[in-house]
Amino acid sequence: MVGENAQNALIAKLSHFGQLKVEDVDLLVALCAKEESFAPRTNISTEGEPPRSDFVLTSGMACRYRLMPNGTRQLLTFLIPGDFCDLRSFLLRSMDHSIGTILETRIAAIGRQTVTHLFAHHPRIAAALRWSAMQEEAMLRERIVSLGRRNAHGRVAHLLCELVWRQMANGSSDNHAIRLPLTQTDLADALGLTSVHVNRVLQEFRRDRLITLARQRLKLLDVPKLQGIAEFNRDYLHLDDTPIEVSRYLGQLENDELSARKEL
Amino acid sequence: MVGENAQNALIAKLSHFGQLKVEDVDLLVALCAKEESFAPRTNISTEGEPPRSDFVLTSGMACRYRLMPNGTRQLLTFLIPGDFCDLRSFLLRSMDHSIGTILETRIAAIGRQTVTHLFAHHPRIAAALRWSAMQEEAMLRERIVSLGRRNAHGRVAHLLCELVWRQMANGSSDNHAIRLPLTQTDLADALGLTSVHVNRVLQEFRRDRLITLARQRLKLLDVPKLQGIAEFNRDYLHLDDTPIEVSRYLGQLENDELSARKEL
DNA sequence: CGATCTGTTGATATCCTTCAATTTTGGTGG
DNA sequence: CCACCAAAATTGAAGGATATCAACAGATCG
Repeated sequence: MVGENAQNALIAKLSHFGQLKVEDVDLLVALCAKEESFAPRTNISTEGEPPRSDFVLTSGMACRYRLMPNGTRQLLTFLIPGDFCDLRSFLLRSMDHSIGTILETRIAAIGRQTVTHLFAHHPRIAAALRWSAMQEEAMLRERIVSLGRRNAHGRVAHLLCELVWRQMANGSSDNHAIRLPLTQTDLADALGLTSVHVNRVLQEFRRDRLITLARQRLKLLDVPKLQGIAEFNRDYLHLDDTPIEVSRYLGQLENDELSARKEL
Repeated sequence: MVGENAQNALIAKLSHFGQLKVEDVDLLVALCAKEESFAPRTNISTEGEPPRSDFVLTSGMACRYRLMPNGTRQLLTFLIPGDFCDLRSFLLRSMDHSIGTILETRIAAIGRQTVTHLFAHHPRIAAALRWSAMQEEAMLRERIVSLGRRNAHGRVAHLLCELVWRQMANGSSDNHAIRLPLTQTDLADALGLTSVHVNRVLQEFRRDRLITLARQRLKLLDVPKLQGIAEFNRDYLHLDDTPIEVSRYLGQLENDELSARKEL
């Protein structure tokens, strides 16, 4: 059951880039077959160590983070089911940040050869994975904007919106409500704030009937107002469909491959 | 002359990933042949518009940035000669940020087919370009760390170190001195500060003999102390050589290609 | 050689942090 | 089911880092 949801998350997410063919879906589902499990609050990957192979996060939640010399922590991104992590990282000698779990989390490792094969012979999937990497990069940029130019209210509202929109995109949000297993300290470490201040902001949001948040359930009550506070514009998530040019290009590649096969 | 420097920048930068073969260098030099020029403080690429094709920045300086509804600006990254920009961006319908010049800037556009060809038939160059993209992503993460967890002194010191190290890597820094054509407002917009505050920090740095900065020349006088203030660790720039495994992999690919050619 | 952009300075305001205590929550074993 | 414990959330008071505002000086450039 969990496995099924997990696959759905990956498929649901990549479908925002473009329609996948049945064989693509089958392939992606097969990729997620052998899972590995990590306890809550443990490291999947550690700063300074060689990168692990690519993986898909199939259930749970994790984050990329850095520890500072004085012990403070900066969360960089959150990883949710359907996220395909660290494409290309094998090019690096060592990780420049860590990846740690929030909850019990399952990942499906994707071998280097598999990735290479996907990129060489499955252009539609390859393009979708590249798109997914672009999306993660865009989220990094958006976080910079948040930290640089939004006040605490804006930052909190923006992060909540982002998490909800991402979970809508991977099919695990229901009416702007999601599971949010983060502590206020986690939020603070992601937003460059203190947990005390995050607490006060959240309480204001609750008082103003913008959200409810209790027992790891977040619900956005007043989406327009929150978007206003956050200056949230979903465009950076690039959830719209593929540019026509790319569709044509992929169709072309497919034809090439078909004719190549006939020749064999 | 400028062109030569420009090529050197690209070659110098990519050489930090791994030794390039003569034919790779020739190919990369040829890529930078047809340049296009942009006046200072103009846009190369604009938020909301379709992405332009990939390009190499061959001379000058530019930045990625976002404009906020209230008119404030957040600079995301600086682009310097040798930077290869927007691999994969053709997958997106529209830009989520703008790219603007600081100085008069030249770029060499790389057509989509060229990029595709490089990735298909020049694995060493392809790997180097992917590495370069990873490096840019790592710089985004590092900026998040700066904005989230470093105070103004740390942020300024870190950015100055980053710019100097990057220019060392592309061969345009001499003894920790670089050309820095940024206004204090530019720095402030990159660091999530006000120009007034950046000014005061810079003056302190000057008073403490940590830097000199005048007439667009920056020199780091006390590198260890600056690194300490910045908590700067160059590891995230991944300037060391390639993991052995990757070298082997590339060597393998090369052999495959050679034997394939023989068969023809 | 004047106009304009950039850098500099000082006074005041504010957002957010820090510190420290208290309450609530959630989990665990008896 | 309750007692207990640790972690998380909450609250208040005080301090500090950075912003804001406004004025002026200095640089740069046609």
